[in-house]
Amino acid sequence: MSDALQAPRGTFDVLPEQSALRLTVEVSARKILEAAGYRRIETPAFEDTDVFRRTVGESTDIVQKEMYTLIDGGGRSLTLRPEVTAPIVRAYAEHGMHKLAQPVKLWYLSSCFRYERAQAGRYRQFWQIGAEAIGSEDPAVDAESILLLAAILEELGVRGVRLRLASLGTPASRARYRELLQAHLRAHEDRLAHDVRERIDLNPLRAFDSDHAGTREVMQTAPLLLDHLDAADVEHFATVRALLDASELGYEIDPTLVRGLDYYTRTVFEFTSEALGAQSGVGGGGRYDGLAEQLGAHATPGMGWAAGIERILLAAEERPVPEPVCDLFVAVGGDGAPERTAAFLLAAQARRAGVPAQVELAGRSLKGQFKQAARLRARYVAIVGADGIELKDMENGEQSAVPSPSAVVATVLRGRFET
RNA sequence: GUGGGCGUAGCUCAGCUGGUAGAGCUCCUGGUUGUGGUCCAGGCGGUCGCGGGUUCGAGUCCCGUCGCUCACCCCA
Repeated sequence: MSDALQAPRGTFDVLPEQSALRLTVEVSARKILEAAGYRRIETPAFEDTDVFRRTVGESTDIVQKEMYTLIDGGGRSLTLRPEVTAPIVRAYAEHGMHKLAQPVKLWYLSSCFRYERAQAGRYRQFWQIGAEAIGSEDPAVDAESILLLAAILEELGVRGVRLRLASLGTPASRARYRELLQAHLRAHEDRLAHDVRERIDLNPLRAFDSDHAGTREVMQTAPLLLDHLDAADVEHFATVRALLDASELGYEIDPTLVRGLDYYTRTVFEFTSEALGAQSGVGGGGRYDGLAEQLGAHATPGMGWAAGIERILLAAEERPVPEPVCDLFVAVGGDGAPERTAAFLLAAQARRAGVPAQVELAGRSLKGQFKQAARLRARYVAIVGADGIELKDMENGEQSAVPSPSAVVATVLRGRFET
């Protein structure tokens, strides 16, 4: 056991019961997103490292310590995607999607990789479902995008959901605000926590998240980004809020909401759930109007979000897992090769006719085969013996001889319609 | 990277102040020489995470290490 190999730290196997549950998430999200015109996209699991280095931000934890980066045989620096937005914008530019009707609406269900210590709801390989609308800066895009995630979380029964909302403005207004904030922090530097002081240059916005008492006092009087937006950004944000209000989607304005990636502009939001542990974020996102340029493409506005499958499942109500169906179990009634072959062929014929059917595959005794059929909740059991085929209805226990394999299939099909 | 909790059968766990490993569930077989979810009996299944130490003797005590887990940091 000790030297037997295990899944790498922070990763997990999705076993059949879990995969059935995850499928329900995929089905709901797909239904809601495709009804809004989003179409699925898949990008490679790894990208040129620059795709993330240039967009996510040099100062972020993701780039500084969480990327799985490797050098391939050709000397290229590749990185397992830590997030999917930048790859999708890369694909948008690479395939000239700016020539399509805008915005281009794309959704994905992909795994991401971050080198972090695992805990509840956080893994080194995790799955995100996400939606991106690229090519329009209309505030309706923002509101619709947020509404779609809200709908998905509601349909999946995610408990204790809160929506926090803010606007980060444009890079220019954000830069001006950043200087104001840095000045404020420097003016009170002696009262700040050590790690906050260290980050004044790199990421002063993080100071709002500090638990340190002195820092919190200083931040009470700190300037707020929302008070320093450009007129156009203020209007954009007001329209987003008006649309959400009209949609009757509740939210809280949080002027200190900071998302972990540098490419966000204007609208940012996050859904949290009280049902989660320390990692309370279920999903979030925002607008990223500068991302395409950072990738060397033409300036293109964009808006999107990502939600964690594992966190959705953790925060969602328990729901019944659909059980696999087996209408016909084919038992081998003798130990001769002809019976085994006939049973094998009968199961295949039934499946071709659309009947979910299984045949004995483990050499069990007939009693064992019936136990197996019961476990599978098989509606019928066919016993293929040297003298012919008998068919037993497992619900009422009736059993009779059947003249041919085709008759077996016909009876089972009829039985399915009756119930 | 740092700290707390936990590592005994596939799963859930018991195992006293150290005496040489158990239960329930699952699975297989039999009771029923070809018939199911109940019942009864039997069987399969364990380097007690790993390494070292103390001891006549370690699942149990000590040290180290690895893993899982929760939390910090940060995020999905």
